[in-house]
Amino acid sequence: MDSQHFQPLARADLPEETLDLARFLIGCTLVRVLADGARLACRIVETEAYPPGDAAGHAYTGQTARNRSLFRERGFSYVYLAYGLAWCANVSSGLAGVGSGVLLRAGEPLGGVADMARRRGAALGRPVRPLDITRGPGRLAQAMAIGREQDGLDLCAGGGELYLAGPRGAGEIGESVRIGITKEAHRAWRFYERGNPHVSGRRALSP
DNA sequence: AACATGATGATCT
DNA sequence: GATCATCATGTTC
Repeated sequence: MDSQHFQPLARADLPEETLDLARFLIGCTLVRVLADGARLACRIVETEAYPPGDAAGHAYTGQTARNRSLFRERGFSYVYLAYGLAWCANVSSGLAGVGSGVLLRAGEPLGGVADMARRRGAALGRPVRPLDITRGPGRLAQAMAIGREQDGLDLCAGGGELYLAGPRGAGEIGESVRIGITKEAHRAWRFYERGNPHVSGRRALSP
C-alpha cells in the first residue's frame, strides 16, 4: 500500500475539547504498523465522545489501572476489553489529568485490506463481508490488530506502531445518541459520516 | 453485578 | 436486507 500518502498528525492539530476531537477524527486516517513492517490503514467514519464528567465514560469514577490512558493529554490510545470479548480503541482528549476520550466506532479500510479481512475472517471461521471488516468498535480494533498491547501509545508520534494521519476530510457529519450505553443515553455525542456504508448501528440511527 | 459488543438465528420485506 | 432478541464472555471495582 502507499504509506507515503499518510501524513502523521501532530498533537497541535488535534482539538483539545472532547466533542471537537470526536468530530475532527471523522475523515482522519488511523495507521497501524505491524511488527513485520506491514501497514494497515483505515479512514475513521464514526466516533463517540466521552467528555469530562460524563457518567457513561470509563473515567467517571476516577483513575484506575485500566483507564489511566484516558487521563493523558490528547492523542494517546486507550484500549479496553468490552464484554470480555471485544477490544475497543479510543483517543484520549483534554489536558493531562483530565479523564476523557473518543471511542473509534467504525472505519473504512484503505490499506492492508486483505490482511484485515483475513484477520476478521479467521475469527469468524468464514469469509467476512467487506462492509463488515471495520464496522463496529470491536471489529475495527480486531481488523487493525489493536489489543491490550496498543494501550497507552502516543498516536501523534508518526512512525510508531499506531498513529493518526491525514489527509483528512469528510462529507457531512451526522450526530446521534451513543450506542450501547444506559447512562447519559440522551446525549447526542455520537458522530458519523452521513451516507457512509461502513458506519455501524441500525440504519435509523444514521440518517 | 455491571458492562462504550458481536455473532447468530428468527422473522419480516 | 433490515431489525430484533438472545447470550457468550472475562475484566473491573
